[in-house]
Amino acid sequence: MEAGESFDSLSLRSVTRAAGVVPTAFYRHFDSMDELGLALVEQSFHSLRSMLREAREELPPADIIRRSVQILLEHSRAHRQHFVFVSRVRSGANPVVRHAIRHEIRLFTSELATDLARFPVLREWSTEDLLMFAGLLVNTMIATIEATLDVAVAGPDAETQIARTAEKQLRLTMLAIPHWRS
Amino acid sequence: MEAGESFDSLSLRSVTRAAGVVPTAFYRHFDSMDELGLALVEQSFHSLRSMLREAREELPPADIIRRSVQILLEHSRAHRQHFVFVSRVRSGANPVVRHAIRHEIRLFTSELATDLARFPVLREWSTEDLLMFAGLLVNTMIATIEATLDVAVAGPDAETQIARTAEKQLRLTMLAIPHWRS
DNA sequence: AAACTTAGTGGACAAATGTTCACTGAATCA
DNA sequence: TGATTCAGTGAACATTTGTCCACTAAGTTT
Repeated sequence: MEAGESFDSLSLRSVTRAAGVVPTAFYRHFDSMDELGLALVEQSFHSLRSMLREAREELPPADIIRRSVQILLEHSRAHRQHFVFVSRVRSGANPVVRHAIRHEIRLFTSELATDLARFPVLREWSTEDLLMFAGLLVNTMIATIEATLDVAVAGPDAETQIARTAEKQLRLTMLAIPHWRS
Repeated sequence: MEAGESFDSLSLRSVTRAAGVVPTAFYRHFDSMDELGLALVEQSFHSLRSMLREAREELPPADIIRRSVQILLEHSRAHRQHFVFVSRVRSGANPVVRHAIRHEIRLFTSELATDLARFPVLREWSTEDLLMFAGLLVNTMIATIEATLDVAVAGPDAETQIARTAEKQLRLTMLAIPHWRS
């Protein structure tokens, strides 16, 4: 699932070919391509959760934003194939796998919202507003990752530029917090 | 290109079948599927530009944000098939069509940035910061549209909820403007 | 009226696809 | 030790796919 391939255009036979196995062996492990897709979603978001744990365990340093973007891009590089898969299938044609991913992202957003609720400045925000704000941050993260996936060949200077922009966007979003009224 | 279909999984034969024409007739109009994809991109973004023109011609009323979101969702409903196509192919496997779309979006972002530069509050911002800010707004718009595409069957109440969130996110983003320092 | 372009037809081909069926060998369990 | 599950094989099938070819009919230009 790298160049010129997506889950939509992925054939059962090409999967077994890549696995070095005869086509019919596929059915020993999955009943359908949908099931394979769901398994891949689970695996991809498992590595993503490990990222979140790592990011959360670090005590918030002075510049938590810069560090977060750094971790994000590190993982995007380390688990590139997972992110490519998720990105492709998130807007893909397969409804069951697509909804599974959107569900995971919604879950992620909720967790982020409850994390944010611990900050004193956000104590009095309503749940809806917290979700709205978390969604804004998640949007930026997703856009950032997808940007890096596309320029992965373009070298490291393009990536640092993306990181700079992401940091600014997150910083600017944070700036609005004290002035929000629902 | 609606249910269970994407450009990635679209076959030349299915195109000609839908057009009520014999497979070989395809080559009279396009040399390859890439060319068809590029033509569809052009057509899709043509309708999008008409939206922008409409949005710009309206003198900014009191609540420009609410009106913008309204226009956005109206067009997302009116040209649903275009937006589904763009959404699918933006993260799709076909590199040439994908890059064409990302180029159009980058163009869109630049235009928005120069539009923003006219506002007094943003007069002194650097070009880079303006692009960063425009990118933030565009991210929100894209996420909003993609959210509506997925719940199109879920009825109008879900859509107004999406609209509410989008308005809040845009309003919150705007709030940060006076407090930004680069 | 003649020449030419345009859009489409229909047949043919090799290749690839999803799925079925009966089979095999190894590992695990009784 | 014998029975049973597990993962994989190999052949076969009906479809579907992209692309080549020679042909035709209508419209346009000269």
